[in-house]
Amino acid sequence: MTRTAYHHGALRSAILKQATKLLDDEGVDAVTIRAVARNAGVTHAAPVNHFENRSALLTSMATGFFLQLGRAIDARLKASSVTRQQRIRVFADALLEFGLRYPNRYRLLWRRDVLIDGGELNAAMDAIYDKMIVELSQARLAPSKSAHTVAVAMWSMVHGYITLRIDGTFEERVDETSGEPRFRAMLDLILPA
Amino acid sequence: MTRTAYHHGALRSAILKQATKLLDDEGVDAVTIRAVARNAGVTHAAPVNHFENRSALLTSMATGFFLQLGRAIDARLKASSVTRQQRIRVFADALLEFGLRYPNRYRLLWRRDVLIDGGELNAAMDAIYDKMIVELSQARLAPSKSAHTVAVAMWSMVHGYITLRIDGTFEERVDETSGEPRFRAMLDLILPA
DNA sequence: GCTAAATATTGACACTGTCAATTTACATAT
DNA sequence: ATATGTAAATTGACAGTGTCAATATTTAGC
Repeated sequence: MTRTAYHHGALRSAILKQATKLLDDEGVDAVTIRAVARNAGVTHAAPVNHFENRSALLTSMATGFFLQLGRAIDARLKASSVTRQQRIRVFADALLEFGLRYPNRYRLLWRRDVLIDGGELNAAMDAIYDKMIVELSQARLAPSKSAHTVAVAMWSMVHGYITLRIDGTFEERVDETSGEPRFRAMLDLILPA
Repeated sequence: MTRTAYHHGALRSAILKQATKLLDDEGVDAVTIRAVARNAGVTHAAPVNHFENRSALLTSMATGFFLQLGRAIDARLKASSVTRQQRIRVFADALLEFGLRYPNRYRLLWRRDVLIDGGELNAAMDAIYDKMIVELSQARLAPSKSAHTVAVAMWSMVHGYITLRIDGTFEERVDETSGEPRFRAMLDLILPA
């Protein structure tokens, strides 16, 4: 590559990197094609060769985050120290940790108005949900509780709690101390001890 | 008012009306100052006299929706047919009904990135939450359950479920039949029967 | 009726996404 | 190696946006 490279060489990954930085720092609105191009050192229309449009870029990012989340969950599940009862809670913990560490990434995951549902995105998310169902079906739930009801309840509760947490809603009410005892108590309401 | 009125006369309410229509029909992104102005029959910069900027307009809308939601809950609570156990569930039902009927309004309520937290917005939301706490503290919860934990859990679960529902996430998994039996079963997990 | 305030218009600026036309670099086949 | 086709980046344009300043018009208070 010459000093003044016409071809960037690795523009696609550079775009994703700069886009992620903008997302983390300033939110999804700051992830504009032109800003990303500027920060990657190319002109404003260069990204079109790698991402058809802004939605495609954001969708690619979101899909990657779901995959990343899935890998984080797998890693936690593989740890030998995880007890039988903790396996379900691994999903809740991993989602909460991800949401608190990367709030703008987490928000993007659910911004379906700017994302394109081309199958990949849903598949990446479903992979996580399906894994949760497996764990849940192997847990000893009370006879009155169906696994699907608990699954939807748990996913809803975790998702709702994370959004409230990272949006600062009910700041004085949700629990911001380390260890998140309130979060654990909430899970205990619907999961077997 | 003359036929070619220079002054609109009731532009503020006309703006809110057109903005709400755009929100319902096409989502929050469609609520642009200029589109609202066009639909209200004024020029593009006229709205500035009534709303400082776009965020102020959206915040005013969101605040109104929270107040509207609060009134709907009050109306339901006043109905004599509501039993003691149902009083808590009124909040969940009212939120779900509002979210399903006006999905884009519901989404706007939580788009803190485009809303201005000037106190009014939070106050309108807190009014609802505080009412829920009152009902919850009067319910006979199991001794192991704190009212605050159940409150945050219920709010999180309801909020999470509604967003999943209106976003079409897990379409085949959540319950779209009338009466929402899954939703009721989820609530039964954390609320006294 | 006069003046001040409120309200609406006009025009401008810097952004944005997206497209078409063009230029440059690379890869592959002969 | 050299020609050629393809991929990648540039340039320029267009319509749309929020927001501001300057201007024009209407209304309201005295």
